[in-house]
Amino acid sequence: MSDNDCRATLMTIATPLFAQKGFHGVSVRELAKAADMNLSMISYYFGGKEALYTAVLNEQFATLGQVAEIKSLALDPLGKFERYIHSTVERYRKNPYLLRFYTSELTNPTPSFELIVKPAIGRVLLVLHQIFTEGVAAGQFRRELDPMDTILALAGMINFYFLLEPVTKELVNHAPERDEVLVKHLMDIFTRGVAVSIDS
Amino acid sequence: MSDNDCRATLMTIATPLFAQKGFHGVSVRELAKAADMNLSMISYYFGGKEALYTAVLNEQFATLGQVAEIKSLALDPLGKFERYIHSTVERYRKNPYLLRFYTSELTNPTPSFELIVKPAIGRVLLVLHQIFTEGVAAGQFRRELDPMDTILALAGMINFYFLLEPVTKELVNHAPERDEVLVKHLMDIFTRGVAVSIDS
DNA sequence: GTCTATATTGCGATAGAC
DNA sequence: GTCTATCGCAATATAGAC
Repeated sequence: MSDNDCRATLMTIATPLFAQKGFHGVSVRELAKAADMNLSMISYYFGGKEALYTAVLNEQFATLGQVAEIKSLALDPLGKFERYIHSTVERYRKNPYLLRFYTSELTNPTPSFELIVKPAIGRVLLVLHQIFTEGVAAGQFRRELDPMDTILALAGMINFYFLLEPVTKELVNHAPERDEVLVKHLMDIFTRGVAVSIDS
Repeated sequence: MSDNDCRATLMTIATPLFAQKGFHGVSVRELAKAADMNLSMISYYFGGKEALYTAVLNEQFATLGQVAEIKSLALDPLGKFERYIHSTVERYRKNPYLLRFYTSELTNPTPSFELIVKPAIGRVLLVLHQIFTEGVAAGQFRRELDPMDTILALAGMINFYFLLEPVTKELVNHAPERDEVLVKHLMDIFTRGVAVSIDS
């Protein structure tokens, strides 16, 4: 197996294990066994368990970079927010373990939190904040709204929906076929919530 | 020290440690040292590390029981939702570690998830669902809204706000003095988002 | 590059003295 | 009830053979 195959295999195998059990919940023995490799390969290819975890986390959070591209799309602010929600759903579908790393690092931070997670989330919030400011300037959103409270509310709606999946599995249909409907519902609530009223 | 003092001390000391580092991130030696006790006291009083964790988790999630009381208050549905948001903020203030156990169990579940966490959250969602249904029947909320999507959006706004605190510490004022304003902002967005329009 | 074997440290739990 | 001492095992990491 080539260098790169081994590294990639280890990361692919490690991703769901770290995501589901947390950094301290997985041992190098378990990782090596799952990847069908000798446990010394983790040190050989990455330098240790923590370095493997950092590599996985970096890969996961790199996908958040797409959010910045929304800023420069040819859409009005509401359209950009819809794109944010839509792309967030899509990202969680393509990347079923991202949210677990996200919340795990927020709740039980490792040294990677300050280096990787916090800056990545910060950049997303910055983009959302800029979109909101744009919408206020365009007279689309109510001026009296607090920008940060508002964009955190938007981000909370969609992220919490996925975070609660282990609890709501039997209560709501989490099939990807319903994603478009979900996006529509959340945008419906958010749009009416923040838009300037017709009679003002 | 009496039986009950020892048990209570251990739980008080264990709560922030388990919350910040996760179950696997804390050792019985660390717990005993922090509580200034011999490590064998954990087994003596609780039967082991896992039983101590379960006791802490039980205590934490018992506070969610208050939500059920909202259902029978003499308030209209919107007033009950405001009470839910308000009491959630208050609960996180009084209980700074609850949200960490909440998300930690959702992300990296222990055996306690099915026994304690999932039922407790399920009961909260049930109450919110009932309040929403009540509001639809009263003609206060739009019929076309999906009840589950809507209440998850509401819960997401407030819970995600606190979950992101480690990232937004420098961006938003997290002082309790601003809590009332935050509740007002979120209710403002939610109310306009779900209420039946004036002209219909 | 991949293996075995092992060094070292830490873990949770408990037996038994007091 | 509280202590010390220790058991048995698992952890990460690495030295060295091939």
